[in-house]
Amino acid sequence: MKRQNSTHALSHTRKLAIIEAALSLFSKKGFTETSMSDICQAADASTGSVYHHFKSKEQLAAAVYIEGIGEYQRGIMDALVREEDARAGIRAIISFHLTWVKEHPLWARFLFHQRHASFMDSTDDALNTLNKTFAETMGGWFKKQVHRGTIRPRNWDLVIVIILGPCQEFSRLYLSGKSVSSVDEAIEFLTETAWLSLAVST
Amino acid sequence: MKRQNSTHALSHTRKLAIIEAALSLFSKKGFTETSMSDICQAADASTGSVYHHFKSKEQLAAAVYIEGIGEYQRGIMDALVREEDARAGIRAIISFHLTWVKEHPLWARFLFHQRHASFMDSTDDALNTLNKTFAETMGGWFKKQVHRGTIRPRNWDLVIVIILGPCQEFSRLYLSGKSVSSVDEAIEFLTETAWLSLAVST
Amino acid sequence: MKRQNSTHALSHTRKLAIIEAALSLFSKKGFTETSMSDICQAADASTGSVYHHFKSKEQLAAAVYIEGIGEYQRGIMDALVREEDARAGIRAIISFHLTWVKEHPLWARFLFHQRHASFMDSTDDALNTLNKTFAETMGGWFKKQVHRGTIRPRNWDLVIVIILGPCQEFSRLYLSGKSVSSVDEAIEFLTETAWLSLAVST
Amino acid sequence: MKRQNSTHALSHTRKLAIIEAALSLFSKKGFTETSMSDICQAADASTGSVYHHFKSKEQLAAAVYIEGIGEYQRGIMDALVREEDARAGIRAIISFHLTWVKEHPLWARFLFHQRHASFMDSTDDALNTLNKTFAETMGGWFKKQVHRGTIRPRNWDLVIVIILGPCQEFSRLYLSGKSVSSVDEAIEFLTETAWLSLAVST
DNA sequence: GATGAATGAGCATTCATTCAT
DNA sequence: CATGAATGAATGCTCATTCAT
Repeated sequence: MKRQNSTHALSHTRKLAIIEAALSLFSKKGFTETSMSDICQAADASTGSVYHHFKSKEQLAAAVYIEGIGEYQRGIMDALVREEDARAGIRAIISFHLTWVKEHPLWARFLFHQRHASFMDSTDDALNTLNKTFAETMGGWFKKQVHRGTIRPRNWDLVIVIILGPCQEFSRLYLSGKSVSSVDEAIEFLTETAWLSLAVST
Repeated sequence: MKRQNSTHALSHTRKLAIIEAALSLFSKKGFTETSMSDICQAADASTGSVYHHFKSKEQLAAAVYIEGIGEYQRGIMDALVREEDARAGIRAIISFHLTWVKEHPLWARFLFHQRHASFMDSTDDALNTLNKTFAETMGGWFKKQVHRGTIRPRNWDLVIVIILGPCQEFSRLYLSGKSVSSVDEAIEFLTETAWLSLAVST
Repeated sequence: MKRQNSTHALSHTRKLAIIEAALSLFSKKGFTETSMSDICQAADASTGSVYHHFKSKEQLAAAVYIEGIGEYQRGIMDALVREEDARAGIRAIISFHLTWVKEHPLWARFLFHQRHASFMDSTDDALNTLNKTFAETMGGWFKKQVHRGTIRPRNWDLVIVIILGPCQEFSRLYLSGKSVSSVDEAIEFLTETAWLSLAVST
Repeated sequence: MKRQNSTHALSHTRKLAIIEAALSLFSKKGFTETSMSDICQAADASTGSVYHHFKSKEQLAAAVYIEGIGEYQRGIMDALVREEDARAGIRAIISFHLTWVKEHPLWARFLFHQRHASFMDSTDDALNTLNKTFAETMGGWFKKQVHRGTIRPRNWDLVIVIILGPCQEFSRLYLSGKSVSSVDEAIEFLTETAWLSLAVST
């Protein structure tokens, strides 16, 4: 039953294995439906080991969440900041979102389906920082475009809704295997729609 | 401790009270996080009583879900069928959705946030029938419009995504108190966007 | 595994059985060292049943404690109030204490050895009421004697210490099987000592 | 995270730090309620370090206990042996006890409140030796006094009870902050009482 | 219909202890 | 001597469900 190999390299592996197991299970069954025991088995770790690395189930979930949301947000920001052109920027967001969902279905299911989960109650400063940076970066880009006269000024909630709403809905269908259109088709169509809606019409 | 009044009228009240308590709790805390004991207390009913009316927690949740989704779907269909005009029909869907969410926040949270809940595993025939009717009615209306040349032919998933995605996203923001635009503003804007996207451009 | 007989009479029995099992185990092993599982087995009850009757282990311990301390205090007060004579009163206290310990060794071990236990943290009003009544009754009797000139006025802590200290210490020895004097001998000797100490010397 | 200084002098410090931390925690929360992890934190030592110095939690507790009880017994014996006079000897015991409790509240709480703790099961020869010496010294002194005709012959348990019972009870009140008399007042009063009780009356 | 005692599997978590480095 | 990752049995407690009354 005992694991012999507990070198430093491997203990890093151990922590990672726990995160991966947790991600997989949370994604598949949800936070509450996943037991720590499930995670232990999936990570081939003992109860004590998991609790050695994460103080609680909630904290583990938060760690997983933050790792995922961080990478997602960084990806979006990187993609967006690179674009000067308004339409290209919007396309970058949509494209990154749908591609990320396609390539990281576990993360996507976890991040977007379990959004309102209780484990976020633990007011995690790390998360707050992430979200603040993200909001500022995104807001800054849009403000710049509005200032340039390429995008019509709007309440920010409507902008989010128009860009991310369809992305989320398509992702949901895609992840549940109910979509019929390809991700590429979706990218083009959703971009076109968002652009029609947001652009300053000429 | 005992409830005296067990006439037929009152037991109907009892069943309703259970459903209402369940809805309120499921909406607030989620299915798994809500215990039957919570529901008993909130409904002022005994364990046995709740199990007398509903075979299991899942079945109770399913009953609540079906009651809600049924009324929602009926509302959408009624609103849609009444409209011959394509744009008016799209507006009717969006308007009904957002208005329903505003007027029935408990239902909305339960129906739309907890969508992927495990209690739907019980392949409920009632639900399947509801969904089938809904899909046919909706599909019929759109097909008719496409046939008339008012709406461009599209994969159905993209149509759903364009119309409902923004609605869902706005609802999420609205229900979590983070929206800044009014429901009426949202209705107008989301309708305009969907119409721009779906209409046969002239 | 299932218990068939769950009449009302028997469920009362069940709760009693739990209390008795808890008392026995707490007395023998102490609060922390006793597990709920131990209690379940000893009471021939299921986990759920125990928790149906008592909200927590602490609450169970508090219930046991209060039942015991209540009867003890009532016994002391009854014995004391009956006596007008000062020496007879002091003898009544000492005699009741040592006799009670002899006749209720489980209770005694639980009440007097585990005194500073954590389960008393739950600021139990019942306990506060008990203690208040007890303190008032005892205090009243002594005040009366002082007023009569039979007992010399003293700080109340010294009075307690002189009367109960030796009782407690003898009980400790007796319960651990290390005493050599009989309870009757102890009663006489401790009474004589306390009387010498407290009486107004003539 | 790592402690650099591991000279012999400092490791002695380390061992002491562990004992002090353990004493403080055992005294405050009790043996079972204190975890090795608590002790590690309080002593600023790693798990391994604590286990390097003490084989187990019980052994650590025993070490702490023996250190304390040893010093207490030595103190009593020193004070007693110095006195030829019977009353002065009894006063010395009581005085030392109460003064020691006042000056070493942590030790006192640990030694006297947690007396019946499980960690004493480990039949510690060191403890047995201590106790034997103590009993012999004390017994010898009293026998000598009885032989001299200053103290009336009594069962030894009653002697202990009369001298230590009130001390213990006063200590309990004192340590819990409920006493009202000063330690000096208590010394005088308890000495007078014990003397009245034990002396050969003239 | 209603009640609530009883069930027992399951869960999150703790904790003393070991051991490779 | 010190470190801290790892272990896994044990614990207090929850909860959906059953059933006699």
